[in-house]
Amino acid sequence: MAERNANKEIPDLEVLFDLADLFKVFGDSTRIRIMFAISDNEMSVLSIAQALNMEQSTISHQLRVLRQNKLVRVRREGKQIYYTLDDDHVKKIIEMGLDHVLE
Amino acid sequence: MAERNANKEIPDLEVLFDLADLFKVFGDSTRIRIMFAISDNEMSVLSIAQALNMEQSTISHQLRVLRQNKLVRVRREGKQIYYTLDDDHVKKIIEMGLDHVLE
DNA sequence: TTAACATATGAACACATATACATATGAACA
DNA sequence: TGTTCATATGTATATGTGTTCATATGTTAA
Repeated sequence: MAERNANKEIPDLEVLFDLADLFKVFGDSTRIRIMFAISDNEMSVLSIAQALNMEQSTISHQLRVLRQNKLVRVRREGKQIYYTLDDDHVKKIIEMGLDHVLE
Repeated sequence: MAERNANKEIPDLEVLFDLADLFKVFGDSTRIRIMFAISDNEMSVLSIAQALNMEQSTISHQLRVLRQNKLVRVRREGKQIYYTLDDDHVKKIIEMGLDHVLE
């Protein structure tokens, strides 16, 4: 029957909001570019900014978003702070998306 | 060396923009809820609106976004139009996100 | 063709958000 | 301690976007 909803296991509303919020983080090209840049090696804020040819403050703002969503790991070394992707989990999300984009 | 970028296989800028655009679609709670509602069975626009307790036009607008991004399949039957999730690919993206949200 | 119903679309509004500039915080070194 | 360098933060602004109301499109049945 077309109309019936199996209603198997739809997560709570709150979880769905969290889920949307998570994807929102991936839904910005600057953050996506940052994630690719630091996916296989750690980079300082400035070097990320240079690599993307963007303002340092812009990168810093976006890194904060990634930090708040626990998508990056941070390590301080002297004056510099190095960022890298948190875990393979994040990479898998991106890979799944890539698969879809690349048909 | 911390600073060096392996630069292994970062996709073209255009692909990264497409990728961000794809995730942008997942980054809205209304669309996420729609996707869950129609993930295992097809539903008409009105029944989705009723299930989510939202305006018909709101659902219709969001369904268009999902359509444009090829995330749903459409089938007309009489006056009604039934929507369902396009493929398991989409479900996997959502599942990956869920895993991260649920720790 | 006309009426009733389901869906789609256009426009307006409110709200969120990405970026840039200026500046603050904090670490290292002279 | 004071200076320099790297990063973070506050604020303003421009742009994007989700929702609603009103209406159009399109289908079915009389």
